[in-house]
Amino acid sequence: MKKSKVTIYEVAGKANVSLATVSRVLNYPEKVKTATRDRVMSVINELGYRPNAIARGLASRKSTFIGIVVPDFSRASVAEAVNGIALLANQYGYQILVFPAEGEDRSSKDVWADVVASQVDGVLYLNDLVTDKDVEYMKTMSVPIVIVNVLLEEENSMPTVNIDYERAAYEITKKLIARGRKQIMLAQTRRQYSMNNAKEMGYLRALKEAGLNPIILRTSGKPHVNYPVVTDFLRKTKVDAIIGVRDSIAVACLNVVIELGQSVPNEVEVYGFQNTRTALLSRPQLSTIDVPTFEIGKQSMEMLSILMNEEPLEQHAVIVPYGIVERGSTKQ
Amino acid sequence: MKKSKVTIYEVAGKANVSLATVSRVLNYPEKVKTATRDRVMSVINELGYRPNAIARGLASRKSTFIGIVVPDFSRASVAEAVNGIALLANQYGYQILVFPAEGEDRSSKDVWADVVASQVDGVLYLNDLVTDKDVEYMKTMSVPIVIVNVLLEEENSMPTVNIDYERAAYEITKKLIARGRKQIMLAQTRRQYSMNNAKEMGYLRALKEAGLNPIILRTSGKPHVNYPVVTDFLRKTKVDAIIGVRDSIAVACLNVVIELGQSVPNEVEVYGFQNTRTALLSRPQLSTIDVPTFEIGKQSMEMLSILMNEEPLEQHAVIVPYGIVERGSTKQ
DNA sequence: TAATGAACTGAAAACGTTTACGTGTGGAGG
DNA sequence: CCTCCACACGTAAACGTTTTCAGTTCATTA
Repeated sequence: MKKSKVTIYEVAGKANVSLATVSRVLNYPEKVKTATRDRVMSVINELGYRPNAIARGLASRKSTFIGIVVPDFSRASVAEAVNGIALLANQYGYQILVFPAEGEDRSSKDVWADVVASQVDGVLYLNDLVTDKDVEYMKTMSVPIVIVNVLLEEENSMPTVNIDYERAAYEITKKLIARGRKQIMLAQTRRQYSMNNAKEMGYLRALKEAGLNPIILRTSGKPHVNYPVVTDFLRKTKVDAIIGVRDSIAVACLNVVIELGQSVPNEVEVYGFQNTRTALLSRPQLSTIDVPTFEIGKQSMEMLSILMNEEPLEQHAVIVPYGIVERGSTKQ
Repeated sequence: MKKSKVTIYEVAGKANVSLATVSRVLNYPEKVKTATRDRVMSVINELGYRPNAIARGLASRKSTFIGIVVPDFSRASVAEAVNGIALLANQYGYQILVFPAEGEDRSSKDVWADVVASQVDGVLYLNDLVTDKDVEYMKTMSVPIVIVNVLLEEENSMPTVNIDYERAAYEITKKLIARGRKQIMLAQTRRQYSMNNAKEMGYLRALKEAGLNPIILRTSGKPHVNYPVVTDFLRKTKVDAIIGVRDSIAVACLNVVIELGQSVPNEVEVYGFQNTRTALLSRPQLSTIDVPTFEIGKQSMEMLSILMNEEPLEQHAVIVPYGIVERGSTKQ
C-alpha cells in the first residue's frame, strides 16, 4: 500500500486552519497559539505529514542542501571527513548532495554547472586539486564555499580547513635527524597533491637545516605497483629512515625493507601520514602523523553553517591540530 | 562579482520565445524547430542559464535525486560502492542525496522520514542492517528501493544486489580442508551483520560436511582492541587456519600468529574477505575473497534506474560473482 | 466603555519550472 | 481553391510550500 503524499492542504483542512498556519507551526512555532499548535501538530502526526522539501526549497529560496565535491570516497581522508560532515549537517538540518569531482570523462566545468543548478545553500570542496579555473568559478558562485584539506596558492582567498602538513613533516624529519638518521627518504606520490607538496616542503626544510641531502622516491599510490618500484629503489639506495606521505605507502616501504633483510625500527625507521587502520595493521605497527579527518569534516561543516547564516567568521583559515603517534616502526 | 541566478524568463525574453519553448528546447529538443532551438541554445549559453533543479523538481514531480542510506563512509564496502553508484548516477543524470543511517542519536524512523520529505525518485539502501521496521517503512514508500549488500530474511521481498557470501565462505573452508587443515578458526565480528552471518553459515556447512568442529572467535572489528583478544585466544587454542570475515580482522590475526612464533602460511593459513588495500599491505600478503564492491554499486544503480523508469526487472535478486585471490598467506 | 495595540490567523502572491491545451501557420490532398 | 492536419509555438494552470500583508480577536488601559 503506497503512501500517497499528504500535503499541507490536507493538514490545514483537517485541523481547520489555513495552510499558512500549518506552515508557521512548522517554521515559527512560537508565533501560533498553543492550542492551535497542538491541534495542528496532532493532525500532522496522525497523517504522517512531512513538508515537501522541494517545494519548501522553491518557496523559501533555500534548499537546505549543501553540496560536497568529492573525488573518491575510498580515500581515507575523504571518507572520514564525509562522516564528520554528515554528522553535523544532520544536526543543522542540512541534506548532503554529492558531486563527484572530475574524473576522466568529466570536465571540472560540469561540476560547477551541476552545483549551480541544484541550488545548494553552500559547498564543501574536498577535491585534492583546486585549479585556477576552479577558483574562478568559485568566485562567481553566490553561495559560500569552504575548501577542505587543500592548500591554496593565494592564501585567504577562500575559507579553508587544513592541517599544517608542512610543519608535521618538518617535525618528524627533525625527530629522525635528532636520533642520528642521515639517509632519510621521502616516499612521495607521483601525482602532485597540494597536501603532499606541503609535506615535501617540510621535509626539505628540516633536511636543509641539518645539511642533509634529500632522497625522494616518486611512486604511485597503489601498493601493488609500489612494491617492485620501491624494492628496486631500496636495493640501490641505502636509507636509514623513511617517511611515507600516506600510511599505505609507508607500510609498503616498511614491508620491502624487512623483506630485504633489514630491521625496523633499528636499521630503518618509518613514519606514515594519516593514522588510518592500515597503520595499526602493519608489523611492526606504523608510527604516523595523526590527522583528525573526522574533526576536519566537522569543522568545515561548522564553518559553512556560519557562512550560510551570514554570520561573521572568526577565522578565515582554520588549522586543525595534528598529533604524532609513535609506534613500533620508530624508536620512541 | 556574484552571479545572480538567471531564470527561464530572461532566456525566453532574450530569445523572443515563450518560456514554454525554452523548456521544450531543454526537455524535448525534437519538438522545436531547428532554427529556434539554435537561437534559444545560444542565448542559454550566452547567459549561462541552468534550469533551477528545485523548481524543475516541483513542476515535474520528479526530483532527479536518488537517496543513499549509508552507515559509514569509511567502511571499505560502502566507500567503493558509493563510487560505483556515483559514476552511474552521474551518467543517468541523477544527483545523490546522502542519508546517514541511524547512529546512536538517530532512530531509524528519522531516516525514512527524511527520505520521504526530500522527494527522492529512488533509494539505495546500503545499511548493513535491515530491521523489520525498516522493511515496514520500505513497503509504504512510493519510490523504488534497492537493497545493496544485505541479506534479507524473506527473500525476494525487495530488489537486492548481493554477493553469495555463504558460498564464498563454504568454498574457502573446503579448500582449507582439502589441504589437510583441521583446526579452522572463523574470526567473526561481535556485532551481527547479515553478511557476516552468511559467511558463518558457509563456514559451518563445510565443517559439518567434513565432520570438523567449528572454532569461532567473536571480536570487535577494531584492530587495536582485536590484538589482545586474539592473542589471548590463540595462546589457548591451537589452530592451523584462520578465516577473517573482514580483511582487517584477518590481517590482525595473521600478525598475532606470526608474533606468537608460528609461520604463515606453513603452520597457519589465513584468508580474508573483501580484497581491500590492507590485504596487499600485510606481510605475507593476504589471500582473500575478492568482492567487487564497485561493481555492486554500479549494478544497484543500474537496477534502480530501471525501476525508476518503470521498466520490467530481469532479476529481482542480483548476485554479483566473487573471486578468490590466493596470495602469500595461503598455500597456493 | 471605548480606544489601543499585541497576538494570532487567513488570503493571496511568489518561487521557477513543466505541461495540458489552444491557436496559428503552412503544405498536402482533394 | 478549399479543407484538413501536422507542426510549431504560446497561454496559463499546476506543483507545494513560504511569506507579506491585512484582518480579526481579545485583553489591557484610560
